[in-house]
Amino acid sequence: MTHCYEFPRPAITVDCVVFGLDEQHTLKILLIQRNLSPFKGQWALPGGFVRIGETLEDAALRELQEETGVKDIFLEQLYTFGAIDRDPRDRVITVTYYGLVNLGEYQLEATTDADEAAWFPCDRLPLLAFDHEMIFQTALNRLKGKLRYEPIGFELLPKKFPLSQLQKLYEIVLGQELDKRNFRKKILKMDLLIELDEKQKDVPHRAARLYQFDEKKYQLLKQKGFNFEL
Amino acid sequence: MTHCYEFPRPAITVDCVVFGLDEQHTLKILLIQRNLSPFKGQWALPGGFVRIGETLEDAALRELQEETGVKDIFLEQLYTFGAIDRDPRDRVITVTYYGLVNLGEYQLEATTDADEAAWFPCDRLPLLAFDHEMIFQTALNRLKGKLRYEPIGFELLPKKFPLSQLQKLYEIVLGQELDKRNFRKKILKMDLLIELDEKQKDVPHRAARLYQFDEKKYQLLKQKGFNFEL
DNA sequence: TCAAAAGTGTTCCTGGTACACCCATGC
DNA sequence: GCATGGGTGTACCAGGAACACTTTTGA
Repeated sequence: MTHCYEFPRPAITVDCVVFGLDEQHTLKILLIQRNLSPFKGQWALPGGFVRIGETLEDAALRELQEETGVKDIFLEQLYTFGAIDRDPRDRVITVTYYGLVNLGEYQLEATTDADEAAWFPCDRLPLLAFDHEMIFQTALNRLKGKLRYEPIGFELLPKKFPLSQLQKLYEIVLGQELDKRNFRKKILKMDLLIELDEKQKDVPHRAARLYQFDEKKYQLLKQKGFNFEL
Repeated sequence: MTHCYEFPRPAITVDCVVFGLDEQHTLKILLIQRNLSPFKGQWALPGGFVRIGETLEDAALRELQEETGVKDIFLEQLYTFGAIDRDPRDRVITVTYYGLVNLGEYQLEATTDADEAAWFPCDRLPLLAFDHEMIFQTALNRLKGKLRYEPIGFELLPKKFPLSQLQKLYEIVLGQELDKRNFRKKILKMDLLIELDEKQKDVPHRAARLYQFDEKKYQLLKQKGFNFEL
């Protein structure tokens, strides 16, 4: 069965740049290996065609799960790429999303599609299909920008985390070292972290206190004009 | 002639939220009156279908000129809206842009399409077609956000402007009064304004010195990590 | 000479930055 | 007892915020 229109229509896809923090020391993204032409065998961002009855975000979440098994994650629209020749076959416009996951809680499941999925360190990506390198760069810039003035970093950490891990995350993504005392002072002063009565386990040194981000409190403060900024 | 595809495809449109500053005192946006169903007779954002051989931005610029005569303006991608029922006829995904113009330099030309175009104050918009109210709100929020940390405000002013006009612009968009001395100190300290040997003319009081934004210098500083922030 | 906006400095206080040592724990 | 990271306070400095008067010009 075919679907016909009076004017030619571009195809619409979604693509996802999903960031994860590996052992809290390397920023990685999720890629899949294409088993179809074009760019067969090359690595690419997970994504695919938007179905006629689903929203863009639904499409992104569905493709992500189908191709990588990853689900229930923070996902936000990034940018829409519409260069005419970005796909050699056809005019394809892609609406891109970036996502954040706590890598520790995710094992890559066997994918239902035959594509292989894997995490790659952001500073050593393979050659990517289509214009996915550009999409990745856009996502990385967005992540760096947003991290400063929105509390999205917590999405990359487990629910309970020591402050040092949070600091490490900022250092990795922003690419600069931060002073431990100043970092703690600043983040604690915002009063958005819940101090837990728990400590790290199985560490070969003094165990650090664990904290939890207070999402509800943040939402309240945000409505009152509060601005997270680090 | 028809165009057929194996799977159904959404239609792709672009829509533009173009802001202008009227007499330097009211923030307005550009609307057109629809002369076609649906929402016939209602006001809507200028926009239309993306052609198969043009980029998204080209489509936005073209529709803008066709429907309103406005061209050669600052335009930046805003967000892509893809709710399933946002158009009652068909599945339509719209890639939206926001634009900034110096209203003083623009007269609305007779439009080639029959639609009527007009500027409306942002705080007194008519009922808008489709989900255009939501798109407008998104654009306004983006404008407010960007104005603080990127020098886009100059796009809303003539090339040569007195500092008081720049301040007024910030006050209008951000919705709060600013201290004159502090504002001047801050903006002049950045050293991004060229002090001209010209003054206002035809004003019924002391004429203010005119300034000009130094785009080249800003680009240089930006590369070196400088951040515009007001 | 009056009205209307232009233009200009100082003080105070907050918040950022720089910086070094002791503590708890596991091995 | 040693190695590893956890945890803490202070002094200095820069930049933001508050604030009022004189100047210029046209009507």
